[in-house]
Amino acid sequence: MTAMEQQLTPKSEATRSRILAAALGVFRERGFDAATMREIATSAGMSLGAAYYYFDSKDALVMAFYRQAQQEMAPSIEHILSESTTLEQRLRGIIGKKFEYFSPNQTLMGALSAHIDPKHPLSPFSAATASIRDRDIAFFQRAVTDSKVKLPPSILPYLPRLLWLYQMGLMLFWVYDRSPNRERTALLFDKTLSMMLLVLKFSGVPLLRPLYRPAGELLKTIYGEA
Amino acid sequence: MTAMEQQLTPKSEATRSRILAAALGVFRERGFDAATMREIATSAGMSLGAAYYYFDSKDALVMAFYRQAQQEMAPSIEHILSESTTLEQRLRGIIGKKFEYFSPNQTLMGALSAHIDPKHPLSPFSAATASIRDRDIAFFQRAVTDSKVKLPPSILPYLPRLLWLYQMGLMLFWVYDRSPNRERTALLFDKTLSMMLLVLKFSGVPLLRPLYRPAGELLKTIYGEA
DNA sequence: TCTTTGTTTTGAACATGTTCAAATTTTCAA
DNA sequence: TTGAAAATTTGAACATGTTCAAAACAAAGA
Repeated sequence: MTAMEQQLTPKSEATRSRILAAALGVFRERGFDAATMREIATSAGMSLGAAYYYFDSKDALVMAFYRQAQQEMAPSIEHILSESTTLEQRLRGIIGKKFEYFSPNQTLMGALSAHIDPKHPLSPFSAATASIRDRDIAFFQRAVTDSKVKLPPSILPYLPRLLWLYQMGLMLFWVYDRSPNRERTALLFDKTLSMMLLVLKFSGVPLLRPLYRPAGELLKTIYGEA
Repeated sequence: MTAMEQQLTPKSEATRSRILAAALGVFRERGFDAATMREIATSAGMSLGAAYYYFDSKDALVMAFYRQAQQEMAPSIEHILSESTTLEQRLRGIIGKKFEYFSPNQTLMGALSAHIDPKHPLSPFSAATASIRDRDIAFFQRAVTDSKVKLPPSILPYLPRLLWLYQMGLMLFWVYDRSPNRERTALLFDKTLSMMLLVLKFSGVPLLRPLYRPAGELLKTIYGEA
């Protein structure tokens, strides 16, 4: 049985957590690349093989962190969605929450976002991260629904995925932002968000009508039929 | 002495080429990850250590390919620039040339573009690839200059870098495009290019004037002062 | 030609992610 | 309680990128 499909014995669940915690510690201390599985195992008080019994690979540890992050953020995001009404409030809330949560783990996020290759398990575009991605996109879906966003039906369905992509881009910028307090990311977030909302606000204006067609086709090309 | 700063003895230059050629062969056959340095060395008829005498690392082989690619494409691009006048012709020419050149090396390009981390040597954004990147951007610079592109001075200086980024995005899509004949990439190229040119054409229209300010600031945030 | 000096080549050794067969411990039905 | 079956733990072994000291070779001045 692969480590992914563990039954949840309380005992083994605890051991698993212990290893994950140890791993995150070592990652934070040494960075992802310099951290060795041997050190992680030792730090968790077990042998090398035991660590591999619970996690299929070093990458799997990062995946576990990612999954845990999503789970721990979910209630906050639920709360944000229920307490706000405008798209702006919601996007600021959701994306802001993520920055806040990931703040102490910049190096780990680096390991996560260093890959674009959809075939690499850690890539945000991979099959391995699909379930996490889908749940994330669902939040953006809900942020869009019953905010009074008006878009033609050739474009609207793509909006949640586009917002997710936008957020990924911000994250990427954030990960490598070395400015004090990551103020460049803050600026970027602010400016792009308000520009985007402005575009959405004026999307009904007749002048923009001729853009619907090509824009819709473009999205269909990128995302395939859907 | 590190392999990078080799003197160019004809003999050693030949050996170096032999190793690079062998490496590209093995990469194409097995893919970058599955290719081993031992196999590459054997395929070049030398010992493992000898290969490392000429190339500091496996990644260095990809870098060498990248450099060689740029050198081999340069004359074609020069020709394209001199034979065409409009920005559209030039962009189609330059970017099309790259697709054509890289066509037999999709897997290698995957290895190259799999990394976004600016600290990873193979990343298109890394210091290690800076000289290649700069030379590439210079081509776009020349494609812009003396095409009659009108943009406010708060935006114009960023255009070559933006075009380079656009091209990188296309490449990325291309690398992972599994559609027959990579027709989705062709479509994407076509649609985005014409949209972009349309935007550039109408950039002088007064209605768009209020966008100059925020757009310029946005670019300054992303690229830093310049 | 012989010696010296610098270049090239070699293969062993190392580090680290990963696998695996065997040993140990736990579980639980009889 | 006992013993078989399942889960857990161990450490050795393996593959592969990389390093390195030593050997082999080449160049060139005497």
